[in-house]
Amino acid sequence: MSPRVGLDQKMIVNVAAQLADTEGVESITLANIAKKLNVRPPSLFNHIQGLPSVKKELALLGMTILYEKLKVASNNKTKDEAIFALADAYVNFVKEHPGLYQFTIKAPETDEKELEKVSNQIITLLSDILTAYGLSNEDKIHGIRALRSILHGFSSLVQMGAFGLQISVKDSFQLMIEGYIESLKRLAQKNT
Amino acid sequence: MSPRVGLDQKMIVNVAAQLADTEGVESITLANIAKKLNVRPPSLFNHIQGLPSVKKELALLGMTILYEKLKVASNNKTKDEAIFALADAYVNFVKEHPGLYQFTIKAPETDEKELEKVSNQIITLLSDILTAYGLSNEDKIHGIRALRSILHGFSSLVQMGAFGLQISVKDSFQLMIEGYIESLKRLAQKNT
DNA sequence: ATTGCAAAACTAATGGCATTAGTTATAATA
DNA sequence: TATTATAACTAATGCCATTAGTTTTGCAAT
Repeated sequence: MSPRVGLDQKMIVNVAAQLADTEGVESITLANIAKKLNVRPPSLFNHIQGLPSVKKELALLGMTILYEKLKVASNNKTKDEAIFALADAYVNFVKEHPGLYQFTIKAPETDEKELEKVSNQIITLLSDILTAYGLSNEDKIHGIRALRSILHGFSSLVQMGAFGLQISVKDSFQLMIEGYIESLKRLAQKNT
Repeated sequence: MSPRVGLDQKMIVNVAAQLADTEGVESITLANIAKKLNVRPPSLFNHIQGLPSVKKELALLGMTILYEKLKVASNNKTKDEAIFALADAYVNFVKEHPGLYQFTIKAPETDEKELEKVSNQIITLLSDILTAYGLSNEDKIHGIRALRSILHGFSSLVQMGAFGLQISVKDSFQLMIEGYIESLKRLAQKNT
């Protein structure tokens, strides 16, 4: 009756992530996770603190994967090329992990050190790329915020099907990023 | 024990909206709504279909208020002035109604005609403003999508406290919108 | 090999939630 | 004043998360 399946937290969180992406955020319940693992819900408590802790772990997992994707995509690239690659990677991540992304961006209720650490790594990645444009430190911050807004906003709207399909969504994205990059350059000009 | 309080759907949805903005999205339960109305949860069912229907009504209410704010803000304005006013109104709406906004932007699970109607009114509002820039029809769509992405992304990130406070968030927004407007103009130039 | 033990998985039980069924009370109207 | 539709209620159901307490298992030490 209890052949010791060999559960652990990583397994639980991974199953939850799969569930989130395939069945939607609402499907993240301990009951559903347990079912997927052929286990009774209370058994999960030997490895996790409760449903809220699973959600926190999902946020961390999502943020970590996102960071890795962004890092790999922009690796060895600079300026425009790096931005385009990173932006593509961001949108693709959200497309591949729509459910996980929702947990990733949800504001944490408590201070989550690890999550904040990975989040800061992403900011640093963006910052390093923008450095090449020769902006002032303050303008670089503005640039980072704008890029984050664009990426998050666009990805979210695509994910929720907010854009019609007559006109190419890919083209919209390309133009938007081009516009962003040009405004970065203009900002750098002003600063000289 | 049942002095006929005079409930109706509007009252229920309004209380839910208040609750969402003050206590957060998680607090939207029939139990909490009933408590706020000094009524037992089953009484609500005389006026609403169930919790999901309340959430749909919240989405509609949010979208409607948002549309009204955007319309009023941009009324009698054109081009840059209209965009700045509308953008400000958007961000302010999210600031004033953080909880309601979450329901407003959540992808509807079923075809919601009314919601789609108001959503389309917002698109039309944006479209009318962008028309003044003399873009091609297709570029105008791209421009609308970019603006929606910027507004939603920025507002969401502000709302979830994703931006540090050392550097002015207002300045970031101003610069971002300026950059957007200039890229609109550049796009129009290319098209001539 | 056998035994002991920590931990994994279980069953049972609790409390909160949404929702349904069926009852009572009220306000409008005939 | 009597009738009736319906608002609000109580009671009951089922699902969920979680806790308590029990059984089982696999490793580890003899």
